[in-house]
Amino acid sequence: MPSRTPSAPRAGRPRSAAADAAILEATRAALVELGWSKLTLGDVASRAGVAKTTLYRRWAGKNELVVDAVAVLFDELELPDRGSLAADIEGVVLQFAALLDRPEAKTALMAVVAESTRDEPLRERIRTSIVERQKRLVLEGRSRAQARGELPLEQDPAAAARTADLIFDVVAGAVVHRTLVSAEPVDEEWATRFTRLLIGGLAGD
Amino acid sequence: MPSRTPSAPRAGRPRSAAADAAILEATRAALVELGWSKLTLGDVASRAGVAKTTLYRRWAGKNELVVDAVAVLFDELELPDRGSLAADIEGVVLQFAALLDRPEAKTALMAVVAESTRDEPLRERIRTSIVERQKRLVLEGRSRAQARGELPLEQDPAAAARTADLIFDVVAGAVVHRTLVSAEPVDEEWATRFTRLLIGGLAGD
DNA sequence: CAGTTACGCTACGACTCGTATCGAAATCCG
DNA sequence: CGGATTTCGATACGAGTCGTAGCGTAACTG
Repeated sequence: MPSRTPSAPRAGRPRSAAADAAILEATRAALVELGWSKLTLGDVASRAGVAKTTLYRRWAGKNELVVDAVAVLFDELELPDRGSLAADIEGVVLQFAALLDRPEAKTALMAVVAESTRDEPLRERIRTSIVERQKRLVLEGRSRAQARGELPLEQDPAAAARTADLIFDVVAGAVVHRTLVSAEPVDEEWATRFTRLLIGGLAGD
Repeated sequence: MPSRTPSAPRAGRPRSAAADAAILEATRAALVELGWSKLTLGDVASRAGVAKTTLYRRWAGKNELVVDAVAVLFDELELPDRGSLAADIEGVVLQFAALLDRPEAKTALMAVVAESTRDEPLRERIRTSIVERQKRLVLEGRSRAQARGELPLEQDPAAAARTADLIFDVVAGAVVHRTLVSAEPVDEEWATRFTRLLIGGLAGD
């Protein structure tokens, strides 16, 4: 979102919410067609039917714009209760994989992560608007599994948080790596094998 | 490497190998200072003491150049025998993490992966010159563990290959995600926790 | 109404891109 | 040695993008 909080009603002409939506939509479309490196802000502006100046008034640059344009896609993820820990993991893996199949998502996500390695504020923006919000899925899945008796209750809340972070990195990292680096499909068969590995480990089974 | 195979000794002045080395070194240095998006080929050329024309004669563009500049870094990875499967995994995780701590490695790797989502030849170049070469670590670790009796011998070679790919995606993906997305350190404590999860699974322990 | 802010539009200098051209340097072959 | 061949450094070029500035108009507040 643009930086200004809309909670302070100030004088003057308000910013057009429709322009915001059109710009973010145009950004996603341009990402699909052009990819990251060839995406220009001038092109986005003309696609959105908006002056280039308007774009620069609201976003500092390409990075910030793309983060906002893609962040909303990740809010679609859900974790319906499928009755078992394994089924829940498979479900979220397949959902995440479907999201990463969308060209605008995979292109934008990797590009902004790459830029964030040299840009601390950008990394923080990514963390708060994308990554941190999805850890809810891990927490929800674990609490369900504990309620079913599939996982033990953890006493130390700090240790529990570290474990949740670990699992999040393993699940998200594996799916991203499989999709973008290995460039192999995350289908049901892979999800099943991954889930079995995650639950039972190398030694298990 | 530049596309021409040096095995065909042809007439004329040969390409300077020193220029190659200087360009790749300059590329890594520029990546550290400028990051991906602000890296320009003209800047690389002047750092390397080389004409911009020379650069374009050998590489098609920024993507290909950066892949070559970074690929060599990944060949440093080794897998010394630490006596147990768990110790071997911890060792390779920490080595990979140390590699990703180098700014030129993390910046370049993510950037070229992002570009490769819209560029099939580039993805293939990444696969052959970086990814596929490192799967040797997984294969070696598994064969050692099997020799120690820590892992069962697999009969079906196709299934064994799929398992190796899965483990590779899980290990590499988790380390990359932890380092670049979560932006948390991969230290010994995390490596230990990850290894225990990988071997024993969620249910284990 | 006056005051304030966002808007579309145009224009600008600075920079980068990738290519073309040129004469000089380095190597192979006869 | 001398001619052919290829790369080299240097320079210049049109095209495209960047981010900003200026201007008159539109929308909203009090």
